[in-house]
Amino acid sequence: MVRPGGRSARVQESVHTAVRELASEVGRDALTVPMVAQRAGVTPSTIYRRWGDLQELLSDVAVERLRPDTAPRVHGDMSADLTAWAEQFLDEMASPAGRAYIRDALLGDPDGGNAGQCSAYAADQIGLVLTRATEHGDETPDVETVMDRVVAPIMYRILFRPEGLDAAYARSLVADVLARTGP
Amino acid sequence: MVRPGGRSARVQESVHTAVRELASEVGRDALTVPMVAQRAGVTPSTIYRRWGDLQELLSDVAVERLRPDTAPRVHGDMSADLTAWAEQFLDEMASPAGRAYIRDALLGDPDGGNAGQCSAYAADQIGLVLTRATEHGDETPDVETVMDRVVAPIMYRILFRPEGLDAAYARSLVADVLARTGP
DNA sequence: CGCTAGACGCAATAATTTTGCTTTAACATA
DNA sequence: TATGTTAAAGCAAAATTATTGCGTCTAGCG
Repeated sequence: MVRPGGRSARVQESVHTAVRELASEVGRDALTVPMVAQRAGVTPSTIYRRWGDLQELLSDVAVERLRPDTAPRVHGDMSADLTAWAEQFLDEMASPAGRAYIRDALLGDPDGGNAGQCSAYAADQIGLVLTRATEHGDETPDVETVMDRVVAPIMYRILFRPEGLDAAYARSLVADVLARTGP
Repeated sequence: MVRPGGRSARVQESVHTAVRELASEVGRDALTVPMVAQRAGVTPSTIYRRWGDLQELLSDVAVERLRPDTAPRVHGDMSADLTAWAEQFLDEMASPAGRAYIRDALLGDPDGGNAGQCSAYAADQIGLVLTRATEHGDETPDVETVMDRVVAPIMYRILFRPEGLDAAYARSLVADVLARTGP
């Protein structure tokens, strides 16, 4: 049975906190399970039993950090809203920290649940922007299209082609997907 | 000095072979460095010194396996060529083995070189298709566009959204990117 | 208030990674 | 062909990390 409250929750919390603290102190690559366990005031075997290995633990922490903490800002129109969101998304995800979290989230993720969660976060944010636009009477692409045309290219480049990613790229993707069929 | 031939090459070859064999015998997740070393007739310390850890080794092997072994088949026209290529690409990449290789390639890849290589393979193949079409006088999108609109969405879904990927999806992506601006 | 089952701590054990030193063998040069 | 140089491999001890059995604790429930 899952026990969301009580001791289990306290252990999870302190372990996650330990990971975040240590990652910023000694660097993500220097982390070890025993090190995290000591900082968290927990036995290594607890971590091994609950998470399996360091990667799964890091994956959990990464997903937590990739959760958006705020709804997309409202600008003038849908184009401005989506552009601003995409720029910020790229900015966060392409940063060294963002890349590390993405990799961690993908890495220790046997069943793909954590990665799916990340994708869902982005879809939710886009959904908010598009719903708002629809309520204003705008015609909008659907979420899937924006995922394919904006989010996917950004993530693909972050993962496979580390070079030359900037806000202009995000803007062009958004402009492209919003372009109505020709003259 | 780098020593491409001779003993180093033999060791690399036998280690890679050992990885492939053992992966198919005991499963990729059961691999350990000592196990690979023994099968390869090599000391574990050799592997640790040369590859650092199991992930980097698996990443190397994965990139090798992700290299296309044949040029894209020629069908009637560009649309048929690109569609067929995309279908096959999705098919290979979305298979359990393909997914595992992609993850491995990304994972043990500190500097992004291996992932970049994978991306380059796809870009090359697309380049071949498009060049052929151009020589026939067709007007084609450029490689970057196809990467963004076809390859990126496929890879994104494979990594982040394991559900519901099929040939129809690949076809629709290709149809989309080839669609001239509307009526 | 007790019962129960899942989660944790502890400690012994097993497996792995790391490291210092030695040996081997490619490659270059004569 | 002989020989020197040096990167890479072997070996083995030491350090670190991962696994596992068993007893204890506590949250959730009747």
